[in-house]
Parts: sequence; structure tokens; C-alpha cells
Amino acid sequence: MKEIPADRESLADQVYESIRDAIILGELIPGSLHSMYHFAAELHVSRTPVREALIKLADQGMVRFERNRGIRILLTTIHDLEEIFSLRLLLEVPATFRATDQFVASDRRQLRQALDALNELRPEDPKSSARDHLECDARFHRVIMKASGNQRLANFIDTLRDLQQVRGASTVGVTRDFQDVYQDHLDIYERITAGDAAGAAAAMKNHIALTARLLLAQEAGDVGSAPRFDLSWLDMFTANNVSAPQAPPRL
Amino acid sequence: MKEIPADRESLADQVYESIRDAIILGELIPGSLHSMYHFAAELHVSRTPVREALIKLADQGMVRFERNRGIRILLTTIHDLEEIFSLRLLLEVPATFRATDQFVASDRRQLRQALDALNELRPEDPKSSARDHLECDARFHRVIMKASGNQRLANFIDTLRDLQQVRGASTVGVTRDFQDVYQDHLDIYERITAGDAAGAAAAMKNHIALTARLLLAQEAGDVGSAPRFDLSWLDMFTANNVSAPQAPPRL
DNA sequence: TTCCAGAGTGTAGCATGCGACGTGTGACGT
DNA sequence: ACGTCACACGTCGCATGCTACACTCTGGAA
Repeated sequence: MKEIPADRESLADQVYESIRDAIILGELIPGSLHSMYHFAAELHVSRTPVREALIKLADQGMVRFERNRGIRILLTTIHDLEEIFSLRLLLEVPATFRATDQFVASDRRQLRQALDALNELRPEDPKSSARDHLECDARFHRVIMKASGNQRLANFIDTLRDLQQVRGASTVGVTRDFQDVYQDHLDIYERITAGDAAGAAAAMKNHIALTARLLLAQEAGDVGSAPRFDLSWLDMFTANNVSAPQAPPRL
Repeated sequence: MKEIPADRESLADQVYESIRDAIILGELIPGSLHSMYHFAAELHVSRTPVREALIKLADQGMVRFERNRGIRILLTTIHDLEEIFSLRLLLEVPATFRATDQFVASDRRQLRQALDALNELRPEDPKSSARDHLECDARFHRVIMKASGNQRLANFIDTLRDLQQVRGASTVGVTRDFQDVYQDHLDIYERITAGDAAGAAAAMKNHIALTARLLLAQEAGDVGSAPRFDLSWLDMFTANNVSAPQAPPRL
């Protein structure tokens, strides 16, 4: 776990980020039990900021307090993933539509930056690249969500993505390669910058829906028990009636 | 502010509910500044559980910590209401659709109970009735959200409704009377119990959209400066293409 | 050998001590 | 009369003391 630097930010916030990152990076095994004393000693702070950070993480569903026992690191279950992707589809698709109409130069610059970062990733180190990819992917989406003008929506999506990353699951390198995913994002970028709101929304919808299908099938396969997932009912709430090519162009 | 009872639940949680309710009930004036010492003395607890409760409230946007100054009670702004109603439309309409398909007997019983409570309300005491109405309204919606099977969605909607209630705004008795609102909910109830998912979703959409329009116009009028609100872009993401009567039947 | 009981260990939950800092106030100089 | 500065007060942020309780492990009895 990373040490706490000595700069001027709330200690509790720094501890929050440290523990959150440690969970996402898999340094804290889901299901394992820890104590506030342990975290406090590890991070060289007192129990108070640790407790405050853990309360936030418990609210987000990443850990659970067990009275007089410790703090349990929670695993993001398949059902959690279903909830997460349902919410992402319901929120990110309309937000992309809205963002396109409100996009300004600085948004475009940031989105381009995130896109380039995504393109420059190469699967040299398989382990770290997957994590890096999740990070870049998150940056790309965050720019769009913020541009939608709904701050609460952007924050909520952020917490959902954190939970998704706890699972550590990525389709990259498993059912899709870097280039496929890059192409998805390039589609979205081009439609947004072209001012094609309906097209951008449709591209985002296809991107998330494809990721959800592949990821749910892939993760469910890991545990053997694979109940069928049905996200198709979401179709009618994600503007399947907008004028966009049914099959988005692929190279 | 209500005192803390001596039963067995986390003190911090009880303090959270006390302060949240106090804000919603308007006992804590938005914009006013308070201290943790003040809350602790008032509720006869130490500063620790007070601080933990306030952290949660700050996360939800109901209060703000001002370092070495105190805790500021925040006002839900018009822009906040826009964000809230956008999210409610994007989430509650699909959730209603989904809930209809998964409704079980116990859900139906609870929904009926909430509906009856709504019907029995009468504007005898104008002040408390408005609050009671908001509470019953929240219960009705919560049953449906839980029945949708997405716990995160239900929780998120709950926090949004809390923020909405901070504003204390209700259309009841201003631009609509009790009977109109009851009719809205009766429509939703009947379509859900009839298994008409698309119809229930459409009814929920109309209900929320109408409330949003009236409330935003009404609240914006209070302060004089009334920028135009445009929630119409949400139409295509709330299943305007489902087979449902354009004008829902009214008695 | 098995079951039960009781003490020990470690934990969260809450109370409290303490330091740093922003703010307001009052005195002093001009 | 007005501007400036220093001091005192109140507050958060963090550290630490303390208590009740859940679990475990051991020892003895059946």
C-alpha cells in the first residue's frame, strides 16, 4: 500500500484514495478481514482518518464493517456487475447525447488526450497494461460525463466504475484486443466532435452494451454457474429509435 | 431536533437520521453555520458520531465542511433540482418497466398500502400535510424501485429524493391538489398490477415529468430569475416509442 | 474421544485531549 | 475619524484513551 505523502490535503481523503487504490489493484484480497489498527500503522496515521475513509468505502459497497471483528473487503459479484452495467447504460447513453450538444473546446482537448493515451497503450506488460487500460478508459468516459453538465451523474458513474474495477475484469486481451476497444472510443470521439449527438449516443450504447455482454459472459464462465443475463429490456430506454446505423462502421 | 433514543443501533446512524430529518424539516436553515460541538451537545453524544454523520451528509451534498469555521447547511438550488429530475426520469421510468415484470404479491401489498396512505391524506394542516405527502410519495416510489431488483438504483433515488425534500418544495396545494397527485399514482399502481410494463413506465414518465415541469417553474418563479428549463431532450431516452396512450386517461 | 465452559485476545465504537488555523474584535497609531 | 495590527476565541482535524463485545482456544468433565 502506498505511503501517505506530507502535503496539504485532508488526511482522511488521502487514506481513502490509498485504500481504494489498494483494493482496486488487488493488494487487498476480497473476502479478507483487516483492522483499523492495521491500516493506521501501515499508513502512519491514527485510526480516526482511517475510520472516516472506511466509512466512505463502506457506503460505496467496497468494504463492510463487522462489529468487533474487523473490516471485510468485499467482492464485486456478478449481480453487482449487472446492476452496474444497467445503470451505466441508462445514464451514460443519454449523458453522451447531452454532452455532444454542450461540448466546448477544452472538453474536446481533454477527450483527445484521453483517446491518445488509450491508443498509446500496448500490451507489453499484461498485468499492468490491463490496469492502465481501465484507468485510461475511465478518464475518457469521465470527460464526457462531466461535459453533460450533470455533476451528480458524473460522480455516480465514477463510483460505479470503481466497483467495476474491484472485480478487476477487463475484456481487453481476453475477448477483445486493444485495437477493438480503441476503435469503439474513436467512434464515440468522432461523432461527438462532429456534433452528431444521436450517433454519439448510439456509439456509446453499442460500446457499453458490448462490454457488458462480453464481460458478464466471461466472468460468469469463470465460476461455472452462468445464469443467462438479459439486458435487452434496456434497449427501449437507450434510444434504439434514434437515427443511427444499426451496425456501427468497423474497419 | 429529536433526541437520540437509547436503543441498540449505531450512534452515528441515529445522529445521521436526526440531522438529516432536521434539515429536511427545515429546522436547520439552509445557509446557516453550525459546529460539531453544538450538534453533540444537542443530541447528548460526543463529537465523533456527529462528525461521521456529517461526513455522510456532506457526501450527499446536504452540508459542507468549512475548515475551522463550521458546518454549512446547503440549499438545494434550481440547478440541483434539474440534475435530480433528469436522473429520476432516466432511472425511475426504466425501473418501473422492469419492476412490473418482476412484481410479486408482497410488493403489491406494500404498494397498495403506500397508495392508500396517500389517499387518506387531507390538507387539514397545510404545513405538516405537505411534509407527510412527500413522505408517502417517497414510500410509494421506493417500493417500485426496490421491486426493480436494482438495489443501487433504489438507494441512489432515495438520496436524490432527500435532496429534493431539502428544498421542501411540493406541487401539492400550489399548482396541483391532492387528488391530481393521487390520480397519478393510482394510474401507475393499476398499470403495474395489470402487468402492463410499458404503460406503467409511461405513467411514471408522465408523473415525474409533470412534477418536474411544475416544480421547476414554480421554484424558479420564487426567485424571479427564471432561465428556461429544457428536459425535453430526455424524451427519447424514456421510451417515448412504447405503445401507450399519448394522453393518459383521466377521470 | 467429545462436548462444554470460561478466560484471553483483539476489535469496533465512542469519548476526549490537543494543536493549528481562520475569524472577529478591540486597541493603537496616524 | 479611519486604517492597521495583534490578540483572543471558536472551530475543525487528528490522535489517543477506554469500554463492551465477538471470537478463539484451552482445559476439564462426561
